[in-house]
Amino acid sequence: MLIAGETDYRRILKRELESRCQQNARYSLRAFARDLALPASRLSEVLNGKQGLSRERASGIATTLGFSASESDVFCDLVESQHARGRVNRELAKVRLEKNRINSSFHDLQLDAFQAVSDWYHFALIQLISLPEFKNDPAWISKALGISAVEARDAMERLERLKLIEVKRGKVTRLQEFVAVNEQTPSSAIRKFHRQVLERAMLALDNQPLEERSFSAIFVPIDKQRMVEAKRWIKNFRRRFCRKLDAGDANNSVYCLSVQFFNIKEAQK
DNA sequence: TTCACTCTACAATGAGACCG
DNA sequence: CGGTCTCATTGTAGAGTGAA
Repeated sequence: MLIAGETDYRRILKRELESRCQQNARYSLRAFARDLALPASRLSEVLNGKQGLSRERASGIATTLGFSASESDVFCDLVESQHARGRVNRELAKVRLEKNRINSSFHDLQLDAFQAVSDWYHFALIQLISLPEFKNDPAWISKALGISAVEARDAMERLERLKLIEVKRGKVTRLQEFVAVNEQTPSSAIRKFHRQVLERAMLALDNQPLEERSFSAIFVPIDKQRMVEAKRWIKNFRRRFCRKLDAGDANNSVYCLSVQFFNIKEAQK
């Protein structure tokens, strides 16, 4: 959970609750309260802005939610700036937040990079831009990628901030290839990205005509030691595949090649 | 005095069992 | 299959407590 740039601790909690509800349809405010060791009535009041939290309670919540030390500090200061007993403590918390905000432009960029890597459509958008028919219009992008216009606009702004694209007088140019995935990329972002790609693949399986898609799977017994070799072959294949298809100026669609090669015996562990 | 906190109670809702 | 009942769960309101 990244809280950089967030100015309201309630939004952080609401976002976490929403995310848990999305992952589990049976998850509720009461379940969230149980996990945070908070009475449900209390959490209801807090989320609706009727009551606040103590710093001690905020710190406990930050620990439960797995915040890093610095995230926990920001979260507690956000709480304290609103609910600390005494004006002095509230003001001190505000000062700490302001100091943190000045140092946080770097963190904002990290948040951008995290979002760009973990949401599949940023990669697709980069490729979409190279099509002659591309229009720098959230509604057009929304229709082309099947995302909301707000997501489309945010993604364009994010790619611009990350200097992956340049927008001049409404004309968009790609500045560099997307190389955001490296050893610094959080594994949670990568997992989220792959999960989303697999979800898109399932949609394509159900909705796209056979002549417009190609799905295949094969099972093969292997010596685990040769996994490094296998990864190298897949990488080479992907590169050659893309080089061949990307050539020419007649491109009119963006396709996704997603390759999964995994241990079927241990997949459920 | 204020406000974080606990406890209890309430109405709304949904799932499941039962019956005709 | 439809109606009714029971029970669990939900979110929220309100009263009261205690610490700062």
